[in-house]
Amino acid sequence: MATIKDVAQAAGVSTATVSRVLANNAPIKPETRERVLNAISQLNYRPNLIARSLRVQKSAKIGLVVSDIRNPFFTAIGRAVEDAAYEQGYSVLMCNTDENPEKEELYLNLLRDENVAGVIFSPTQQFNIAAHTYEGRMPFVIIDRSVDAKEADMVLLDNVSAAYELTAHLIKNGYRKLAGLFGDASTTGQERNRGFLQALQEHDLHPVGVHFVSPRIQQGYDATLALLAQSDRPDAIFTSNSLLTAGSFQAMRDKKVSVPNEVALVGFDETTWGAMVDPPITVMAQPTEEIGRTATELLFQRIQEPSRQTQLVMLNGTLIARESSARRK
Amino acid sequence: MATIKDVAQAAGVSTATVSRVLANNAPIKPETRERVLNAISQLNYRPNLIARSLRVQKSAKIGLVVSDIRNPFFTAIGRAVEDAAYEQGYSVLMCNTDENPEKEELYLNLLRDENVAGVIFSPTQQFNIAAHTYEGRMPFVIIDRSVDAKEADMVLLDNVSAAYELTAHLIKNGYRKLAGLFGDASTTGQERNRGFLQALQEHDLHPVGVHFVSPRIQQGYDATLALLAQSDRPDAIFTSNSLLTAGSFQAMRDKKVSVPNEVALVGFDETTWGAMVDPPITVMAQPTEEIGRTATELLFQRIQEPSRQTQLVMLNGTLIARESSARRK
DNA sequence: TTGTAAGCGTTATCAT
DNA sequence: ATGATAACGCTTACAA
Repeated sequence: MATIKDVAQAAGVSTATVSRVLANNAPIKPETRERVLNAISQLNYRPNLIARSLRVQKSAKIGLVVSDIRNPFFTAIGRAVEDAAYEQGYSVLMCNTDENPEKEELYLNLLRDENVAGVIFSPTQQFNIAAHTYEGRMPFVIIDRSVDAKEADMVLLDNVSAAYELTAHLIKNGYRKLAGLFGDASTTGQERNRGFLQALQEHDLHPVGVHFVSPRIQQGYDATLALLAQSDRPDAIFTSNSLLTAGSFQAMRDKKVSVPNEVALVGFDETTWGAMVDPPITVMAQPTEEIGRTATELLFQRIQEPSRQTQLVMLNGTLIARESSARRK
Repeated sequence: MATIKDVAQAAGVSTATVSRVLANNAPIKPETRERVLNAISQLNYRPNLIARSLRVQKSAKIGLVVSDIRNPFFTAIGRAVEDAAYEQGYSVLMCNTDENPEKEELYLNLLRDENVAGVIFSPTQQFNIAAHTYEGRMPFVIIDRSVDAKEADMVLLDNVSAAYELTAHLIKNGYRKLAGLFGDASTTGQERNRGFLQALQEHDLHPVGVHFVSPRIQQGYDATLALLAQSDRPDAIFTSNSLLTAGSFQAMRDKKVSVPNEVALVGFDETTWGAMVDPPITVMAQPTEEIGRTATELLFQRIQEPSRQTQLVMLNGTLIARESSARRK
């Protein structure tokens, strides 16, 4: 591995000069530059970013820390962040915490030590931002889940409204006995639960079942089985995340429950399969591209101006009505 | 940010002593250790991994470079790698190249500079390993796609056999006019094509259509439309990746082609939705957990013993027969 | 326009 | 058992 020293030697200049040629931020005599450039390609030299980063205490990398990489929502965000960052010459390091606070801690520390310019992050429930900004040296943008903290920018879906709209859609289409499945790992589930209840309340309805479960396919499956076995069986199931939707769908299928005739089903997030299954699933789609882009832009803004006011950007979902919640006959 | 110097000062010792306490690799007087430990927690000191890494020229991180993070196959691998690495105290940095050689270059260089202990990698077509091992300092394990190089360990599916088996299954079930959709971004598509053709040949059959396309949903959709419009319409479509399967499925649905009555459909990789759609899709499932684990283990072995012979581990898929390829009536 | 040298936060060697 | 100090590869005052 050629170092800057080797290049300097080969070009007959000092390392400082090589550094200047690389940074292109100081006057250099053209022929000197020439020599240096030659030596560089001669030796196939590439500057060691880790050394540079140790020296200047920052780098052209950002971290993206998500809670479940198998959730299509997060991979979609990942793509958007990656694209936005790439345009600015930044690389993104993606880390998966599996909703595990220990891994969360591990990766955040890792990223800090990497001198990442900042991180985009979907925290677990009990996350304490202030303890992790490292004296403001590592800016955060929080996505997907709100934390009550003013130390970070946030890009969130208006979960209450979105859940409200999705629920109102069910009610409008004639469903009255609604049950809801919500993720228990984040504020998102709670907020969506709030919107759900609010819509019911406004129509003088009561939920026939509400479960907070771990946001996985299996738990969606199990909870749905429980709902179907109830004496007061729901005529519609609201799920707050696509993994739960999948589990719920599978349970109904296995129990040969006709959707939406016997029980309607709605969920969050557009997925590969939402429109492919029979019946196609009504969903509240999140603008993943926009969330990812906005988060990245916010992060870059804060990197440039660390002291600016933190912002909360609230985005809206769009209802994609499909057959799984068709008007009740 | 407290540094080792601050700790040394606070504890009234030298930085060397602090370092030794941390590394726990030298005899330290118990009471000295006590004082150091106190200072550490007092100052909330955490060693700077980047500095350490610059010094020792390695780190407890591995890179995982995949070509498309939206492909469930790769996210499944990601989870497996992550789990296996975590058990060994390693962190994993995940990077997405989008089949873009430029990004591939970017991330590989980045990871090298990070002094990652090694990388697990699914390369694009034209990848030249030798040029990237950086004098053997950065071990590679190649997954999913073969490259003809002896410089790296590889964990691959036996693609030819898998495709052969999947095709033979179709033939056995009475299908005779087979068409195939293959990814054009990697060797994987070519190998699966080979297995496909081999099975046909053995039964004296000829494909009625073979398309090499970019492995995306949209291209699967378009290619299927083309196949359906042919005068010699296939009675079964073989797809070599789950994104293509999805596109193909959607096209058939939109064209109201009954599966499998009019046209059967089979694909690769088990996904969330494969068993949820109607009809459920027959797939050749890859052992993602095993692939990820094996790759990680191979990498650790090579890290420990850089000069060992490189290995090629060939894994088998398992056929999950479902309704989309049911016996022809 | 260029060079010298200090310093980023560690670890490892060599003394003591 | 502990301390000084050089070194990892780079950038950036400061000098020349």
